Amino acid sequence: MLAQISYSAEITRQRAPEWNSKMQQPAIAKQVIVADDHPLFRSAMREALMQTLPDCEIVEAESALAVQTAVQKCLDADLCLLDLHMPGGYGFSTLAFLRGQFPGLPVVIVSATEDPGTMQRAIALGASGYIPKSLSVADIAVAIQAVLRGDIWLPPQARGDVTEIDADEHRLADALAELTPQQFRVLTMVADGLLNKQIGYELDVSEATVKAHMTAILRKLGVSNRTAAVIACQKLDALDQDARLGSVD
Amino acid sequence: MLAQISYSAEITRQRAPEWNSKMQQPAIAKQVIVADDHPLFRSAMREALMQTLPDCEIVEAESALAVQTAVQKCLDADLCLLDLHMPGGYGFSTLAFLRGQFPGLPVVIVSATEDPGTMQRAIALGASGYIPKSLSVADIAVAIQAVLRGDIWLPPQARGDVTEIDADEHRLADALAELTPQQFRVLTMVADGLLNKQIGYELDVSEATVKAHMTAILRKLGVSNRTAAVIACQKLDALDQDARLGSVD
DNA sequence: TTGGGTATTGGCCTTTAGTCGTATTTTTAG
DNA sequence: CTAAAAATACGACTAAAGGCCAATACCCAA
Repeated sequence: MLAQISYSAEITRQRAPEWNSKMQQPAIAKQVIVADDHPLFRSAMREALMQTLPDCEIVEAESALAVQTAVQKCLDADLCLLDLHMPGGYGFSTLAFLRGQFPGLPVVIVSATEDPGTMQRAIALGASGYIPKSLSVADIAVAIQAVLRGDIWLPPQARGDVTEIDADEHRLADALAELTPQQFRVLTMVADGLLNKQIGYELDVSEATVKAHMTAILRKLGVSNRTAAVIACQKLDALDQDARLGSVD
Repeated sequence: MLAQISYSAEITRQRAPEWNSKMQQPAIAKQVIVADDHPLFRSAMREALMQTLPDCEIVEAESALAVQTAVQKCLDADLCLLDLHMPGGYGFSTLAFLRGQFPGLPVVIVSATEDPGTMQRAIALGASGYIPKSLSVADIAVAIQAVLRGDIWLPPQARGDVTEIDADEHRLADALAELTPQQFRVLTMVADGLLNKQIGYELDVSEATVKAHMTAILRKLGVSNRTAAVIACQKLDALDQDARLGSVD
């Protein structure tokens, strides 16, 4: 329809294309971003990372907004570990956005959710792996090593039969991938219930600017108002898709 | 704060108080409401009900709106089986509303979700039981019998240590319980992304009336605009509360 | 250097949302 | 049965949201 909205099915499929060629020694990372709102878990993950990647720098982020800041600062980060339950939620939305902005950065979803369907949905949305929080430090190391090598890592119970992703979800994920960083920030704040005026204050821009971003966001997401935009994001992040309920009869 | 908003913690605790005294023969129901958007599952549940309650009338509902209609028509219904994944979602919101409108009607949550935390959350929000869809017909019968007897029934794996519910959630549930039927209808449609004008058309009232309902809804929910209201409902219905993540260290 | 995309802002306009006061009907309590 | 209370309904008014156009500034790549 519009020139600026080109739904590319491939964009969520590419797996750090330039990455393997750049890496001389596989499984050695210089910089890893750990995004989780839980301080205890961040330190636990730091421990796990230290064991398998002794010389890497670890950048911590505790919110969706902090992730964006971190990723934009660390343009040569090797990996991003992204919690699915950030304050304000929207783990999958953040994943889709990161995939669009930094196709070369592998993102691994970290979550307490053990549902195989959720894990496969993460992969379908472009994640390079899924680490359940119940995993041992040793297993986490294995997973991270695999992802740094360019593989896609999933817990054993989620391997095999791939769940197909809903067409609407895929369209929304592609739309999120095409948002600019500032637009995604605005969307995050809209999803937190802020008014345009408040968003402008937080971002230190005028309300007119926020409105301009909103217009672009609504266009890209294919909705007509902010409430519909929030509902769309909510659907993408609803962890329990009943797509696998066909076996009920 | 406002007189019309009286947060009563007890309201979600009462379990069909007049029920046991009214019932001469326990475990005999005349009318049961089955709310599920999945036709196949409705018939499956009908089968299960027929076996244990041969003479009962079964009223089916396939959406959150249909549940309200059904429950208001069948004022002497004995039980409501409520799916957590209705179109437009909001299973827990519907539960909270039903608890407020019909404290005497036992509501049993039915869902494909097997997570014990979700089951206990359902109970905390006033459900009289939780039936996973994986249950056998015989076990479903047992569960329904128990609930009709006035008990609270949970699958074995969810019994025991009760998860405490978040204070914010509890406040929201109480607020939903105080919505009038029409107000809840409006809220459901807002959560589906409809405009006031569209809601008015659907409900056959003027837009001004819808706005008046919105004002009341926002007041009761303690938010200032529709987007925030949707976000609040979304939080209540987010099935994976990370309340149980304290065991991560 | 030049063109394209992003970010920013202002102004003007229309639509949508939300508040307030009030009237009507229905329900509930006495 | 009647009075009080709640639910429903509506119009007028103010605020917020969103569209459209135009302009400036910045960065990056061809």
